[in-house]
Amino acid sequence: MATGRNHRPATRSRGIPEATVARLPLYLRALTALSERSVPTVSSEELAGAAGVNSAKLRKDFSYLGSYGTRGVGYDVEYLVYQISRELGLTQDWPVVIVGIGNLGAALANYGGFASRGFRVAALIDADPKMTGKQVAGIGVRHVDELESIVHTNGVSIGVITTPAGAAQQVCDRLVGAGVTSILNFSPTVLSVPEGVDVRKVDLSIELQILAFHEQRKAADELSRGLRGPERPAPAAGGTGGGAGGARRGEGPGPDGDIPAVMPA
Amino acid sequence: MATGRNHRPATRSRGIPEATVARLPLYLRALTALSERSVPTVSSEELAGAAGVNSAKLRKDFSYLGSYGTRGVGYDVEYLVYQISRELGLTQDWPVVIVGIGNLGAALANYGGFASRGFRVAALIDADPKMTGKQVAGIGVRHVDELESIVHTNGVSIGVITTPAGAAQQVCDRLVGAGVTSILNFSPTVLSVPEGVDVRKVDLSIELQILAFHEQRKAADELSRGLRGPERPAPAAGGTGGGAGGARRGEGPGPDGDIPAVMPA
DNA sequence: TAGATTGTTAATCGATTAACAATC
DNA sequence: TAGATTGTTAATCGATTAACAATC
Repeated sequence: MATGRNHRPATRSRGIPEATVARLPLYLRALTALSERSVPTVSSEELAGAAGVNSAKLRKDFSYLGSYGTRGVGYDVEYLVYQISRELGLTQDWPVVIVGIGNLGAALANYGGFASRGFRVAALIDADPKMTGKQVAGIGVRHVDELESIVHTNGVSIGVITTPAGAAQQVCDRLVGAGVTSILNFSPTVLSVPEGVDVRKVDLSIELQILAFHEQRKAADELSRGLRGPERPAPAAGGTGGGAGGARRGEGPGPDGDIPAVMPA
Repeated sequence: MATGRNHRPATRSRGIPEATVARLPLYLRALTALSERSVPTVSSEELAGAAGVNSAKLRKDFSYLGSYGTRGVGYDVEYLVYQISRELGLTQDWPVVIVGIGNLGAALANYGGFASRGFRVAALIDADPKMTGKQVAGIGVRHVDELESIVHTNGVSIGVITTPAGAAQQVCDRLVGAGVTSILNFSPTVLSVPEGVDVRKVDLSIELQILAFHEQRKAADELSRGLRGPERPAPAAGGTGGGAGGARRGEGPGPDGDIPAVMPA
């Protein structure tokens, strides 16, 4: 890093905060939808609503990119699509390889949101010889022996790892050794990579555990408010009753009132 | 929410910061691995290394849970596993439904990391009549018409949405209407839910776009340092040359020096 | 001009981190 | 006792947000 700072770019150089970078794709998606409906301009309020953030945050985020709006009017949709795409590096083509073609690898290979955003699946790679040659999402699966040559030939700098946990670090090392500098890791492993290589991790189990934490606390909150038994809706089907089982709670003393959406009787 | 604060719990009640909650599953995974190797105790330094965080952060995180370590010794692995599991709500059983059984839904259904962490796939649900009755991961797929009764009967409070974008909001509404209060959303949609319902979003395309942003900046950095052409490793395979393609860069003017890993000629 | 909406400021809040006293 | 390591403090940093002047 340019300064003494360590690992993870955080905010360096041009200085777009990480939190902002992580939201740019959200804005881009919302803008693309507007563009498809031929909406010419949009206000920060509208766009923020569509992206699921608040408008002050959106304007602050955009201010890091430049002054692309018009006071009193809003933002030109097409222009913003272009500027954000450019900022994210989506105006160029990114060949990616997916390593590990199980259910998840196949799901990603079939994922439509790729091509439209500049990502091109250059190859699917698997260690199982029985997989090689098979077509997945119209692409032939190749053997992991070819990994290095595939990366070199296609100038791949982004790799997606969807192998079992046991194979992930080894695959990662080979990808990095072959020149890959960004890795999207779906395996439940902490990958170790040299300086200069970015790793992002998607972990289903972790997401579920975070949900469980909040779910548990909701149940505890209900109990401590003395509303009902421990988080179990009406046992029988058919009745609309149990449906409320925690959903749409009348939150505290707010203006929302205490009227349950559905009354048990 | 109990106080005036809006949406997203952030830190409320017992007061474990969100950032800490999000790391607890990481610690738990590392601890589980140690437990399987029958390691009795672990220091914050070791555990932090295994989880990929720094040790000060880990100790701070644990301090929110209580004082579970022993000065001069470290943490008892089994005890910590239990405490974190309990904190996350994993000592109870969480029935989940997965709606949308395409490649991704099937991948999740087959995912092994579920059962071991207290999550049980109560049902797989799909809108396609041709899917109903099929076995996926040993579970019969059921038709979306049954969604409400499945949720009621099994006391499901966590739903996973793996449908196409177009169906996601509708599925979400039905899940919430039936009593689900936590949703893991894999569709590229901003779901709108009533107060009290938690949504977490996993978005492959967004992760890739964030990587592309950093990848692009690496290339720009290289260029501005005048090292070589725009981010393309040596075209031919075989040589060790192109491999470096950006990896392990000599970072800036630091003590690391300006020696490129590989010279173009 | 009047109304609308951006871009920016400044206050606040939450998260990270180094350092070290407490204590095993 | 000496060495090790936790739990906590306090400083710092980054992110969020409301508010509003600038300006279309």
